[in-house]
Amino acid sequence: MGWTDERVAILKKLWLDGLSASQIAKQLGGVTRNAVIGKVHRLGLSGRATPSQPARPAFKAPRPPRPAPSQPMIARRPVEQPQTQTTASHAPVPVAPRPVFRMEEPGSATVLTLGAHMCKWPIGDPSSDNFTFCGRRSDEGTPYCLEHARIAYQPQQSGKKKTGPNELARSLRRYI
DNA sequence: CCCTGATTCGC
DNA sequence: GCGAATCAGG
Repeated sequence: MGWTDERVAILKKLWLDGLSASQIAKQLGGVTRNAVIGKVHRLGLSGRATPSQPARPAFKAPRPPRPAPSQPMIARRPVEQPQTQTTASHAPVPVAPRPVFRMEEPGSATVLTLGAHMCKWPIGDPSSDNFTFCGRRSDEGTPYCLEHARIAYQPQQSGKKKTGPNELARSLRRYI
């Protein structure tokens, strides 16, 4: 099963909603959690409000030695130092709050009843049983209805359409 | 042992 | 680009 626009869109949404990779993989079906993680990284979205894992431990084990069963991996690139923030300025780093869902939406379509032209915007807690999709009519190209498509398709396109982060934040704000 | 994401690399 | 294997952890 490949990564269609719809599946990628769902992946993005669920990932940003804080679902684990394995949960997303189970939701999508036909993929493993490794595939989900790999896709997430490829899409460029990796850092989110992780429930577990205290973000960056700053230093990790260099992990040089490996017994090598038959084909030892070679040429491992040396560790890099991120180091973005220079010193402690006055403003603390704002952590974007990403609470749970809270919206009243049509949301009648389930993962089973979801049709080809139905909006695939997730409604409710995706890890619970009452999870549904928006289900309203979606256009031919997009997996979302008009309203949700605006929210879904803001991030980096193929280089041209540069949408300011403010615009994204504004549209997202209506849902938080 | 269950789980989490991160990374590498052959395909 | 994709994802299994493997890693470091909670």
